[in-house]
Amino acid sequence: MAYRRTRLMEERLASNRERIVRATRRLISEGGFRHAQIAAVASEAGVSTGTIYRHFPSKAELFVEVLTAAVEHEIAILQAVIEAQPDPHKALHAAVASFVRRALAGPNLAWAFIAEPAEPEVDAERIRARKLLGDVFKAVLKQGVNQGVFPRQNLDASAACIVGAYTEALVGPIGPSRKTLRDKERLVDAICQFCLRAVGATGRG
Amino acid sequence: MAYRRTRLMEERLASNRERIVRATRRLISEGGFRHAQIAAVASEAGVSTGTIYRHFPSKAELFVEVLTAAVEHEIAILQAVIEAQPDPHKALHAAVASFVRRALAGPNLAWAFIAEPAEPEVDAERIRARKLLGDVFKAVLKQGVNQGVFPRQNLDASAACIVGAYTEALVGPIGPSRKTLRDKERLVDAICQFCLRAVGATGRG
Amino acid sequence: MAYRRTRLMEERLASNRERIVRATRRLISEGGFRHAQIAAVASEAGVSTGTIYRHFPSKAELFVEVLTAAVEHEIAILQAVIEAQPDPHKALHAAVASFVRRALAGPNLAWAFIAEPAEPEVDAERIRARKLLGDVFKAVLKQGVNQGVFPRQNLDASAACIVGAYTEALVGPIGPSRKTLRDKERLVDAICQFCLRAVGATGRG
Amino acid sequence: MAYRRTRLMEERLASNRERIVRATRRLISEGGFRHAQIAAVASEAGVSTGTIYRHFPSKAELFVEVLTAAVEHEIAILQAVIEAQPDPHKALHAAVASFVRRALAGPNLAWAFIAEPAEPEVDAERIRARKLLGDVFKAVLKQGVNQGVFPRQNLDASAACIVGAYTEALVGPIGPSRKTLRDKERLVDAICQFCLRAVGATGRG
DNA sequence: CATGAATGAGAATTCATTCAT
DNA sequence: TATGAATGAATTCTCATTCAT
Repeated sequence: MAYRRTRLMEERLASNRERIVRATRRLISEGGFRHAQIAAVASEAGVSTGTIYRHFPSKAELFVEVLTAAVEHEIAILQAVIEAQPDPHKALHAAVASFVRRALAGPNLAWAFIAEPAEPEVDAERIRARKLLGDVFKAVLKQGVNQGVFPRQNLDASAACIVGAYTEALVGPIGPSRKTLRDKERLVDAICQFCLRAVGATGRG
Repeated sequence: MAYRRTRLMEERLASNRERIVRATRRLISEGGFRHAQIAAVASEAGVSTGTIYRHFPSKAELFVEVLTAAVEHEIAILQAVIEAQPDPHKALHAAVASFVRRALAGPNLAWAFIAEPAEPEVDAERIRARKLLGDVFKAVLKQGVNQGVFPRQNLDASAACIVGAYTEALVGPIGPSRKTLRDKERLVDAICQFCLRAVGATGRG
Repeated sequence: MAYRRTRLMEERLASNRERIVRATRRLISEGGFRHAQIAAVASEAGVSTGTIYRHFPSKAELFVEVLTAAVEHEIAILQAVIEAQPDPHKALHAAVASFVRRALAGPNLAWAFIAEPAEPEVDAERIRARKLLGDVFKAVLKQGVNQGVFPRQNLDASAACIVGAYTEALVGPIGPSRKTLRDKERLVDAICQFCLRAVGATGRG
Repeated sequence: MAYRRTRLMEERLASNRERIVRATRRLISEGGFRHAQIAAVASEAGVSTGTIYRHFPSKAELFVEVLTAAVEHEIAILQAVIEAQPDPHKALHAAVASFVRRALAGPNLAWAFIAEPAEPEVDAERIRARKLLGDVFKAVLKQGVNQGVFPRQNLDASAACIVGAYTEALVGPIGPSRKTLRDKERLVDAICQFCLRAVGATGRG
């Protein structure tokens, strides 16, 4: 008799570790660290609390892994987007647009990057995450400055400002009220323009 | 001999309500929401926990009042700074520089504006606070655009981006490492330049 | 109308701290460290678990306090008994008899002195307690040796052996089966004789 | 070249049951009952936790078996030592010295005989173990009394006191500080003298 | 109005035991 | 027979809030 995999079986086949990570990501995305209690994660993942501790030594380590994975994912995407562009000007525009668009598309961890941490270990990871994000933009800026596309500037400060600018625009008061696709694209564009002007981009390439 | 009020004297003279608010502000500034437990606030204010509940219905309401007062204070300062300037360009520069400088000077509530809230009520106030801050910049931008000093742009987005940019630069990875006065002034300048370019300021006036 | 104190009120007047200590002592005496969980102590003391943490920073500290108080109490009694005797021989006899008799009289903490500790902090106190008990006997032995009543011997070893000997006799297999007063007195006497012979006491004074 | 069995080889050759018992004994010896969790035992034995439950119905039963085996081993040694001696006086000396020397030599289960048990079933075995140890000494005492070498005395009490005396001397405060071989031999001697005097031994033979 | 001890519902973590493979 | 991931009841500790004095 042929073996048939049910949907439930498929779910079970996703290793519990993965399911725990996903459940945590979902809960943090939707309600913040506060809503990602161990019991809630266990319930959401369909496992027992003990199982979480088989895979992670503590709640803090679980959060760190989730944040690390999320930021690595974001950065990988950003870098792919950047490398696909012919010049720093277009690269910066594409990178910001990509990030903002994805963030507006649905529940995400963007806000968690600016969240007050519950645990010192999580805090350290949050700082690292923002630093890594900033570094991506810093590299683009550096190239642009070297090529004379952007004026000389404090690269660290500009990179941080870019991260802060679009993050705020996403989680701040104007973000949640935007609903239609058209509105969203307008916001994406406005943020991109802001950032490009901010770094001194004057025209094309 | 002239009568001089010490900090301690001020504290004693203040009503309990005021002392509670100040103690809360101090604790949030220094250690975040997490460190401003009711017992800690009571101890810092020199009152009992019961007294706090005589003046505030809940911890959340206390936090909301502290945030509200803090943001009103910041906004009042910003507006005074802005009004003292002859044009939108200088006003924007002065406003950003003022905020950043004050934030770098010592413990402050800046970070709390972007902190993950402990309570939904506090969250609402945080959103409102950021909105109010953004409105201050939006007004300057609007005036600038009307005067032709700044190009047309999405004022809401730009205002939010400005708030996000300098906040990130303050609480993000590059903030804490800045130590010397010289370093600080460089950071202030870099952030101001970033914001001015971002809104399309092209020259003086 | 005259104020009348009820039994319940009297109970309440015993400060909760004291009631917690008593409840802990009772539970440890009857069932060992294992039975003195925070919830059980709270229930036995008639307070909430939170109240325990108002008075003690941790379960370990509570246990340490209980053990410390118990051993200080025992030692005070031992020393009073010893000082009331005219010579080291009688003092040693009286001290051992006193301790053993009291231990046989009812639930006590004697066994806790030899218990495997649950927490390192408690362990440290247990070691200290046994050392203190040993020191009391060592002092008597020393005096006896100086007076020529006892022969020269390793005072530390002898003192430890005495403590071990009567403790084992109390908590070991022969202890619990003894029931009648007569039986108990025989045991007291046997242990005293054992210890006196052990330190080389040859006759009176 | 002769075939030499290494420790590792022995372990591999032993049945899983035996390896579990040995691992448990090792862990209890080194860190006490608290460190002998099922997972730790499984890891130390190189088997899975499930395998432990194939051989033992519960953790308590495993501990009981380990204690039983250990005490039987000790008793067999004691009896061999005793039977090799020509008279009760020498037998008692040799028995105590043997036990104490072995205990001082390295990690052992001696302390476990006086440990607070984790489970009632283990407790029962502990009591039985101490009783068996006491019986060995009781037999020697009885013979000595019958031969007129020792005075009449409460044999049960004396036997228990002997066990307690040397156990305390081993695990009590004076034990761990002893380090050098010379120190250890002095302690062995002091304990033997104590016990011999305690049972009324007056001279040789 | 002020006090501060008491409350008790949570939250994180542990670990003996089970059972599908 | 062996495996080891999963279970979940049990335990310690926290802290916003209440209320008798």
